[in-house]
Amino acid sequence: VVSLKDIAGEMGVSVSLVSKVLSGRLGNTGARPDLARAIRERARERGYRRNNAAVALREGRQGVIAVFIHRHGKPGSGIVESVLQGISSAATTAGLKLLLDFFPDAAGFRAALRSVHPGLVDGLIVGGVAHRELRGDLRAQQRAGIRVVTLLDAALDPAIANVGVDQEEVGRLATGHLVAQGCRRIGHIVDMESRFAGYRRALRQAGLPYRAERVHREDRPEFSYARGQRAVRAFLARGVALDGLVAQSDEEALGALHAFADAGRRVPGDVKVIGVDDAPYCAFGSVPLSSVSQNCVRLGEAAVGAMRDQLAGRRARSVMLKPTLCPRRSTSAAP
Amino acid sequence: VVSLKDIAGEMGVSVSLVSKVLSGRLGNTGARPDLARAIRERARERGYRRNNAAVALREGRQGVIAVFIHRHGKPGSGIVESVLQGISSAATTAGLKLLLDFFPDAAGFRAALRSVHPGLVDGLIVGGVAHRELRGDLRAQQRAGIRVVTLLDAALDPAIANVGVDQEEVGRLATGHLVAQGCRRIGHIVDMESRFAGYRRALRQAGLPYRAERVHREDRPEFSYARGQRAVRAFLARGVALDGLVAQSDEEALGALHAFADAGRRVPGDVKVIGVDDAPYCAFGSVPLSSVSQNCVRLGEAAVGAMRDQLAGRRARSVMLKPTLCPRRSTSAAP
DNA sequence: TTGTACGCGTTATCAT
DNA sequence: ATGATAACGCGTACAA
Repeated sequence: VVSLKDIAGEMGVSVSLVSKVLSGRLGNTGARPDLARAIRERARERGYRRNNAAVALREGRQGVIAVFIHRHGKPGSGIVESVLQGISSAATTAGLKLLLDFFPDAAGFRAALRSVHPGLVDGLIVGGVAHRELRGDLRAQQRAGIRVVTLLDAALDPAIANVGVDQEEVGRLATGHLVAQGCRRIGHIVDMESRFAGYRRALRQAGLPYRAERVHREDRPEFSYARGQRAVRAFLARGVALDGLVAQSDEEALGALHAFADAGRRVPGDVKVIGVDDAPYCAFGSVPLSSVSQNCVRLGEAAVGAMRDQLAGRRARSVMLKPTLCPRRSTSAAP
Repeated sequence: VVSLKDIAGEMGVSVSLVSKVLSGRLGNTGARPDLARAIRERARERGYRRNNAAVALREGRQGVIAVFIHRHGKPGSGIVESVLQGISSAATTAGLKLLLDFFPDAAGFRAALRSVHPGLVDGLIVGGVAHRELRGDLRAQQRAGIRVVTLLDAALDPAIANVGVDQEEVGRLATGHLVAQGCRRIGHIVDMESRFAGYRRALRQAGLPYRAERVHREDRPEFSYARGQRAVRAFLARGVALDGLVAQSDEEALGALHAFADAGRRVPGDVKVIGVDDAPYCAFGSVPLSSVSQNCVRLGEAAVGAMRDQLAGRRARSVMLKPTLCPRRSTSAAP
């Protein structure tokens, strides 16, 4: 491991000169161009890399960000993996190390939080928490000097930068796609109010009537396979005729699709189904599933971007990304 | 952020005394018990945490391990996510930070490797590389003082500690399960020779004959949905009668299952199908899929364990974990 | 039992 | 244009 001192010693110049040249910060003065070039050359051939620990010590930062991710009930959707891919690549580019933690609930989050303090990490990215009660904990971190970025559907706190996906647009996009494919009696499973609003807006824009009977709603969001099944069975039992259905996850959409199939309804011939997340397994079914992608890799990158803004002393602005349509056979117009 | 100096100043003692007491290493000397207690007390109430950068600088280590994961063709299986969960929790426990990178191929790996050197990271965990050609690069890292652990099915190099899953046992377990469920004409898709060996061993142990016609083999491993479909269509076209099939991934198993269904074969009534990985979506299908889990969370933990051994100067031993059976309806004996 | 001195690698400041 | 010095926080060898 070669240091500034090594280079300086070998070339018979001072450490500070080498530091100035290699760090690019020459202050108010300069350095003889040929000498500077020689120093850079020497550093390169000796494989010099600045020691991160020393820089961190001097700067008073750590070059580390904690990434706490709520591992919620939608495993296999690839969401976590994609977000992480975005975060890690952006972090590496920025020279930031990661302190990763997956937490299952508010208690787990608080436990993980105990290992987060200045001098250990510079910032904290929290993903997937719905818990409003954690707001206070996050503000406490901010007060302690930790930069905080949340990765949620909706900002938790105006003082905390958030990156998220426009969920109303998710609902609108999915519903609008079904309309475009010829659907006129479109059902909706409610797991998220913002997406529900997008559903109604899409109907309005298409001049289609809103019918409460076409909406399935339960006590609390679940996004599960079973929920999709239950929703469709309930529609069928009540005699509600649908030619399209907007589910709230791919898992839920598959449950719905299979429930339709069990009842003899053909997808996409009789009814078209669309999910959300664009999970890898969308392509694996007997009927490939259309979906709305939340572009999670870009989401992760945006989170690190917001973090870097704060670390550089800039004001971090919240970001709202747009979802993308991924049409497949389950919503194909030609059956 | 409170430092040793702060504590020492407030209590009117020297920094080194506080350091000795708090680090627990008193050297060949001691400290007055009551004073030591008072120091510890004060540190606790002032919320003292040792500065990692300073320690890293002094010790010459970084407390950082790079984790390079080959993001191969089985997305959504949850493998990467699970391994990462194991790695991150174990790393956090050990006070290690992560430098995460997902690489797509050998070139991407080499590119990522350029950011790995002593003074930046202490060790490197490489997961999912099949590439033999990377062996030289890894040995070069070792020579540079980086501890290396691979996370592969088979050790790449005797000098490099490896943690992996017993793949022959995967094949044996899956096949043995089908035998136990009453199958007598069991097919196999070859994507991995070691699992194929396990398949033959299970047949031998059950006293069943090996028939080459019941084995589907293509040019190279793929583990894909399409491969599963092709395999089954080929069996059917050649008139090979099967009452069980061992696929090499859950995706492949689903392709096979759907191909059987398309041909009017009922699963599990006419033929039983089992996959590998225990992906989350195994539970989502119209027929829940049996699978063999590779226990990836434990795998990740074991990798960090091997890394810690090396960092502590101990000899790192390779580890081979056993897979676990996850039976579901697709191999149920009662149809 | 306690304190002093030094060095790890880097950079900002000030002196030359 | 270049160099000397100090400081970041910690741990340790050595002195008192």
